[in-house]
Amino acid sequence: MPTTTTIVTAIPYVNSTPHLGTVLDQIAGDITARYHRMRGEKVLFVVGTDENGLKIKEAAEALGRDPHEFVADIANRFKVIFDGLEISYDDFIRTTEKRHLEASQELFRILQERCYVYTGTYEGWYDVSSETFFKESDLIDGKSPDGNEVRWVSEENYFFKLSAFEQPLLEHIEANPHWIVPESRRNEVVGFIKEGLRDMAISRRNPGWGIPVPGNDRQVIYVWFDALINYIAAAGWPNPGWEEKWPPIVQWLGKDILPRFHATLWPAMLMGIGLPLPKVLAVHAWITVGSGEKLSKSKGNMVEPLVLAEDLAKRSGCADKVAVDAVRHYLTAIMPYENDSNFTYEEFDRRYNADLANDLGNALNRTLAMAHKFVGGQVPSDEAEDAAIEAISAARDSFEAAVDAFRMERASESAFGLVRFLNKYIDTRAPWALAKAGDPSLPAVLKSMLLCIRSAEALVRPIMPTASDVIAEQLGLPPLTDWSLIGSPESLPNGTALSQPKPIFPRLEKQVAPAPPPPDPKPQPKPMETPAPVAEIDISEFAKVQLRVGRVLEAEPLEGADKLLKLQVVIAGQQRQIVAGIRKAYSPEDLIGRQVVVVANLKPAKLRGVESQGMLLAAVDDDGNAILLQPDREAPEGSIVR
RNA sequence: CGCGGGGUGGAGCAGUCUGGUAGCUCGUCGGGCUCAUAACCCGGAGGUCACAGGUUCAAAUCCUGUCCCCGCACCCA
Repeated sequence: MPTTTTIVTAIPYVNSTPHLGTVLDQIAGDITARYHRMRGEKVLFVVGTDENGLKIKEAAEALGRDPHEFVADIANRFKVIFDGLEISYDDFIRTTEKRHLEASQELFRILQERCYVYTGTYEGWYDVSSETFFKESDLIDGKSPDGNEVRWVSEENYFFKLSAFEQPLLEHIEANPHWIVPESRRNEVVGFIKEGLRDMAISRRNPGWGIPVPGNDRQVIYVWFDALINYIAAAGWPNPGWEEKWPPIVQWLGKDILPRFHATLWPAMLMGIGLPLPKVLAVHAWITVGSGEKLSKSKGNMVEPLVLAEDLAKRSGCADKVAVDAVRHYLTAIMPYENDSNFTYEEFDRRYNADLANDLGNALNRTLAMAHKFVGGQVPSDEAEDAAIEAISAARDSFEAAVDAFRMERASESAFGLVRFLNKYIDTRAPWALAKAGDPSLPAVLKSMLLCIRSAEALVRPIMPTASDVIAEQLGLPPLTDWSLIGSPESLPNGTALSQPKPIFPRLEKQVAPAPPPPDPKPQPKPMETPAPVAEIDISEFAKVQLRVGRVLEAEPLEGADKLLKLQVVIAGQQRQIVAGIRKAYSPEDLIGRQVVVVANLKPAKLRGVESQGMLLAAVDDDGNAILLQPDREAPEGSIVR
């Protein structure tokens, strides 16, 4: 039984660009961590970066940089963002660290020992000039279909016996209904597993980067396999003491990496080495932009959390760190649970004004102002009224229940529910009227108000650490960091001298900037995602590719494939059937009569059972949509392209 | 019939498992208050809870079917 409350988060791949959606794990994890610390628990909250993988090495080399320095730089970029967002991680693990390498190799070794890892062989006829494997049946007269010499090659890989864990995984899910939340994700995983888990190749040829397979330097551990191991490496496994920190109470992750990795491969690996599984996989959906679009560089709709905060600080005049809290609050409040949540600048501003300026900030402000006006700027010694005490404990209880269920948006709602209660309470009890009437309950009412705001300070603390501190400061008190004191008289000592109120969240005035356009609406250059360098070819190789202009005669969707269109294309009087994966971007009507560029001497292939005798040239955008190449003006049918 | 999720007042969401006055935030209209950051509080208008059947005394909620959206998988020569 661990003595430490461990919280882990999915580690981002360094070859990606951090944006609003990619920090959800860290925000959610951070709230969880801060909450548990306030409960007096010893917390280990881990974030990190995933740095192995061939692409990283290629990207580094393309920039002429040493891969180690390269990843260190990028890891640092993530660190800067996490720090900027006040993510209170206790450990930042990088998969290029020694402790991670050792844990990975040890895990691999144990799985091997227990026969969960075995070697398999990829074999085939290898055409060196095209670097392609061919099956025996593909060969023509002992040569490749293109007429090149081939030779028999076999490459050994390591396989993980994932198939052996189908039943254990299903049983675990069955026995632990809340292992995966939300429930819809759990169902998805069950369906995924029931379709059958196949053994998985977990090594690759060593490119000089990555974690070598123990005892075989020619292979490295497949990046996905090793990345998952960071979680136990951070807990110190396999070194003594890891039992104190494992398993985590929660593992935060996004919905895309759940079925294939975190809910199958990863727990299977743990089962394989006999370690307990994380208590809960808390899965969030995505933040989208506009009409449900994913955040993407090419669309110019990137929203970077720190930039958003800076911009808010500039427009509203709040402190920089308070603006960071506003971003944290926003993301928490809209934390996508079952469905994706949409980000808009309008909504962001609206929430800032409504929740933070009007409700929370103003509640503090009016409470302090009245305390100064009616009870001499000190905490009265009267007892708080029952209504307030009940509201506080109800808010606290529902906050706890929400965090325990990993429903961060509900936790936020609970905290702000108390703030709304306070505003109502003030209007209902109308201290100004009591003062005028000389009503003796006035100090008790003020005391109730102060206790509410003090409690709200503590409730929002996991979400907005900086703003909470400022609230405490204005109350003339040290931060309330002990959860058990929320609502207690102890949390608000009688006679405390209150400071002067000062708006923490200056209101955004309407129409100042209804929605700041994205800081840089132009597609940004991609500094990090350098395309993998491609081996140079000489012109004779290029000459092998015969490109010709053709015209689309007919086009129809291909049954049973949502990306494919079946086309009839005429090239110099000759009709070809071509299957193209452009259905997302083009409808059949768009294509008929259109000129296209075709790879004319491509070996025919079967797609979805339909023969394709060639290939259309098209550019591909970030979402994988095709943009067809077309002659600048009408070209003679069958023209050669070069 | 690959798997799964969703369709609730103008916007964004909750409620559905455990049937029984349709709730919250925002917007809008009206009122109140004057402690406060033109903030706060109250009230009104606005919903056949995608559609069609069924079960039931009673259905947003359970069952069946249909339509539409979205993920994942397949596919992308």
